[in-house]
Order: sequence, then C-alpha cells, then structure tokens
Amino acid sequence: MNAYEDPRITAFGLLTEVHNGLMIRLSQDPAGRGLSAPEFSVLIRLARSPGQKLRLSDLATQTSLSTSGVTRLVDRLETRNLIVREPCPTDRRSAFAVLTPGGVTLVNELAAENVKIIDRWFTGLLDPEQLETFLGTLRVIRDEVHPGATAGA
Amino acid sequence: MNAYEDPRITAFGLLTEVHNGLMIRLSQDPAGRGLSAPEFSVLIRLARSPGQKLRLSDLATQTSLSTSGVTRLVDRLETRNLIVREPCPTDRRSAFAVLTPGGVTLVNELAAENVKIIDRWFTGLLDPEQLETFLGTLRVIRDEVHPGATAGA
DNA sequence: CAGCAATCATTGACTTGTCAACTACTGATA
DNA sequence: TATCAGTAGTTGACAAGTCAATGATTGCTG
Repeated sequence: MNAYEDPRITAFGLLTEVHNGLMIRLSQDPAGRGLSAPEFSVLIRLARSPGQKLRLSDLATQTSLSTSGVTRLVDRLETRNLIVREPCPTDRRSAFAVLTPGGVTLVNELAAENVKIIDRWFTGLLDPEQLETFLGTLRVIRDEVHPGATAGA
Repeated sequence: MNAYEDPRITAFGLLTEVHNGLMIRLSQDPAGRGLSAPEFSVLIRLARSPGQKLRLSDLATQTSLSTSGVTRLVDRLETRNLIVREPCPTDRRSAFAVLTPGGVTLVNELAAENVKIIDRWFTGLLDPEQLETFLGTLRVIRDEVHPGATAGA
C-alpha cells in the first residue's frame, strides 16, 4: 500500500480544494476595489473589535501572518486610508491599527458582497441541519489546531 | 445588522482557520526536506497518474495555479531531480512532467509523514461516521466550486 | 489548403509574503 | 536601581506566486 493513496491524504486534499475554490470566487471582486483575502480579514477583525482597533501583534496571531507580514499589510491599508496606526498609551513598543470611517464603509460593502458569494458557493448548498453539523466538526478541528483564534474571517 | 457580523462570514472564517491551521502543521517538516505544499501536491498528483506523468497545463488546472506558476514550480522540482520534463509526442506545444525514481521515493516518505500529521490534527479527531459526513459535505461543495479536480492532495 | 483564432509553455516585471537581524521598550530580579 | 531576558514592531534580502506579453504549434473553417 502506497502512502500517497491513503484516504486521509485525499481527505485533506478535498478540504484544500474546497478552500481554494471558495477563495478564488471570493477574490474575484467585480467592483474592483482590490482587497486581498488577508487584507479583508484584517479589516473585518478590526470592525468587530471594541473601538475598531487591535494591536499589530494580535492581528498577527489571529491571521496566522508573521509580524513582518502584518507590518507590511498594515502599511498598505494605511496608505489607502482604510486604517491608521495609533500608539499604545500603556506600552510604547506597541501600536494599534484603527479602522478609519472610510475603512468602516468599505468593510461593510465588501462583507455584503462576500456574504452573497459564500451563500452561493458554500452555505446555501447545504440544508440548515447539514450546515450546523459541518460547522460543529470544523470547530472541533479548529479548537485543536488554532485555539488562539477568537473572531473569524 | 452589519454585514460583517453575518454568520456566513464567520462560517467561512472557520473553514479558513481550519485549513490554515492544518497547512501550518503540515509545512513544519521536521526532516527538513523542504517541499512546499504546492510542490508536494504536484508530486503526489504525478505519483497517482498513469506513467507518473501529467501535462503542465493539467497540473495547472488541478492545483489552481497559473500556468506560469506551474512552469516555475516544475523548474524547481526539476533542478532537484525529482521530476523531468518530457516532450509530448502528439502535441509539440505541450510537455509532460514525469516523476523520477528519486521523486517516487521522496513522495512516499513525505506522504507517510503527512498521514500522521493529518491523522493527529484532523481525521483522528473525528469518529468514523462523523468523518464520513464531513467528507460528504465537502464533496458537495467541491463539486460546485471546483469540478475540474479529480485526484486530491 | 491557407488563414486565423485558440492553446501550451515561457519570460519579465511586479506583489506579497517569509526569515533573520535590529532597535526600542518592558518588567522581573539580584 | 541596574541588569537583562523577553516582547513589539520594522527592515533588508529573498522566495514564490500573479498578470500580461510572446513564440510556437494546432486544428477548424471558408
């Protein structure tokens, strides 16, 4: 028996295909506002946080990006005036990323579009019970592989 | 109701966290043979194909990479002697990527390690029935978003 | 069978991420 | 309170992907 035929590999491959397939749909962005998935993920996490702000290092853990990756991503969002950096009053090493009003508007527009896409290609394909079961299983795995993540995007 | 709080967004975020989390575990490669996920994916698809060969454009569709991405990936694998390019006898524009004996060996070793990781962080967390249900749901979505994919990795 | 749109692979220019090294600051400890 | 290990963020050098343009070949169509 060859290891590369193991059904567990196929299972993971299936998960990857589903995720990739959905990512591709989501990144097609007909309105052309051009936000990558990690950029959108950062924006939506900020939108959901108290004060629409989060420390860069928290963004790094939540998004599974390296801290330098976050630095550069935040640079890009800042030059587009979607967020601003704000010094942390209690720790001078640290910095917040804060959503601007323009950022709030954009994240809402994009989220609304993404909901349609997700519904068309994922959640809408399943009946409610099947979806709940599916999400329950995902949570089991998530709690094991990535316990640090709280809010999801 | 803000669109960014829609449960469907959260559902997709959950899927992403699971996939990311697993990808990170799989890429840690203690033996340090240094194959990225797409590289491994290409190798395993070749291993499973008749003659251990596949045309570059088929690799592109199966992996969701661009054709130029495949060109460069195949370049890397070729300099490492894991595959060779072979001209297609029936279409002179086209080229096959063919697994070398060394490639076969490596893909088997890596697959065996990956099975352990997948089992530890994914399939082994679920009882058989729960796993089957989960895979069934994944197939429903996969058939919609990525019907072109046959073998999975 | 000549013409031509479509297909396959490659290349150049660019984007976005990583790792390792660095600066600045924090907070526990001797 | 002086030290110093650890943490936050940034930077340089690089890795690996994208898109648009290109060259070669194919196969339908008038």
